[in-house]
Amino acid sequence: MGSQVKNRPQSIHGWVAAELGTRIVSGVYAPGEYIPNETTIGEELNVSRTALREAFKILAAKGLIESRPKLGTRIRPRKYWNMLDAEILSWCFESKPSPQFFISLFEIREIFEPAAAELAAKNRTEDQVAKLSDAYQAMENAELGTEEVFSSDLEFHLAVLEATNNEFMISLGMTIQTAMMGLFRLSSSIEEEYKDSLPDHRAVYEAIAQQDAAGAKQQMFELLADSKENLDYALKHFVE
Amino acid sequence: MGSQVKNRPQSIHGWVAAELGTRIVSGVYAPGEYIPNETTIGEELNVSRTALREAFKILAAKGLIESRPKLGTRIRPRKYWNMLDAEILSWCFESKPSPQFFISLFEIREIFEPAAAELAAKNRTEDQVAKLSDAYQAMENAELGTEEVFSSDLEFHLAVLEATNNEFMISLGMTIQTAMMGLFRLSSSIEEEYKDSLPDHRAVYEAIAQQDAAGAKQQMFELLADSKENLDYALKHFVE
DNA sequence: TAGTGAAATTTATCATACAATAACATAAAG
DNA sequence: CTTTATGTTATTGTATGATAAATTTCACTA
Repeated sequence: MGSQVKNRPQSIHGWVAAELGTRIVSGVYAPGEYIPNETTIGEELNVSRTALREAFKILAAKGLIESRPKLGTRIRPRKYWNMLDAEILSWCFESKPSPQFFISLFEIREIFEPAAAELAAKNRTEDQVAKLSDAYQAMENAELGTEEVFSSDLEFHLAVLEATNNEFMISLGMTIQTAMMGLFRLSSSIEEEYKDSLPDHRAVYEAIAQQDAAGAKQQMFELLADSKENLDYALKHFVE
Repeated sequence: MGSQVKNRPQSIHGWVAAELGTRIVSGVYAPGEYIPNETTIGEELNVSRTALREAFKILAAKGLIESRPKLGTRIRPRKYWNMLDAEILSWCFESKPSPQFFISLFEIREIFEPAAAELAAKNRTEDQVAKLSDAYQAMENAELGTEEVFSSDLEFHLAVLEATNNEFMISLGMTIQTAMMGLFRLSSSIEEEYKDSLPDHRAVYEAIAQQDAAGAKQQMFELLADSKENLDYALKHFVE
């Protein structure tokens, strides 16, 4: 009896963190609410207190929970959640996110990506321009229908990020990119759009190479505009 | 004998996480390098394996380290570090950050704060306008030389964030704000600037209230420009 | 040379005991 | 009656020791 669960990934504490993390972001446990005490919930999940506490530390590190002796462990207010964390994002995707979730994600992306391109145009080194060129070439050569389509696209955007030489930009961009990629992989309209987006990518690359900050920003903005139908797709297929 | 250390905060695992986190961001352990195995470093720090492992989970959750059986625990490449995490930032501040660190932080701020104001002008509700108004009033009434100067300023910027109704913006903005505040508290030039910045704050508030997105963005940009000498201060006093 | 398998090292998990904390109730003192 | 002190108790925090699991390494074999 008790809790039956699907796939236990690598480690148990990892699985517990994912299980509880998903419960939290999906609202099973609401902010302010207290999680049952460690021994109780440990029995419910059939894990030792040790493993459970290691999971708690993970969740606490991401701002989701807060533990105090005598009081217990409770869910922190949403505004303290580290939403731009890869794991939290993946837990959100598993939880039938609200439309607002996707809208917000696209809003951030529309702010962030052009800004990254602008910064890259200002800060990039010659080496980084070369890498960017390689990444663009890989996109041109990618065979439709293969995984290459996604990986080369991802590679290009990561090359832009690195060219910003701003570690915060890089950190932020990595999580946003991978989140978006996870979404795009499920979208069907990708194949056709891919060819069409090549000129846009080239324009971004060239603007960065020429240190044309305003141009890079603008070109990236246009690139994003074209892929915006993915938002519609997400809204249709992911929200309940 | 052994390791002598200053202040052990609340919990031991919390202290260990801070201690090792600081070592990592300051480069004592370099990316790719392996940390001594759990029993060894546990003895060095005089903590049980239990507490040490809980600290490891915290660091792993923030992307700093990665553990594997037989191999051990090693520092992950910098690009996987969750740099926009409040704790990681505080560990960075304690470690004589490079000039590039501060420059990057200010770059990020200059991108996201105006974007947040713009978004707030678009998405804000009437309730949020009221809160923003209150926050501005508190700034006007704040007595110079008191903690109120900082707290009301912080309150205002947080109110802008909340008005974006974008949970990613809120999460991102909170960490940036608190990091900057920690810096400004140490700057001497704050007092004079404070009065001067009131009109700018008011302009931001009014633009948001009037749903003037472009205006809000522009006004916030100007507000930041005025406080930019704090960067000079940081560069002078924090870098070695 | 390739493949197979045993060994060794390290993390992962569990069980148990005890310490520390802080909320709450209770009682004592003013 | 209010305040202060004290003890009780529920919960997390820490320590220890034992065992399991993972996986790299390396020797051995075909």
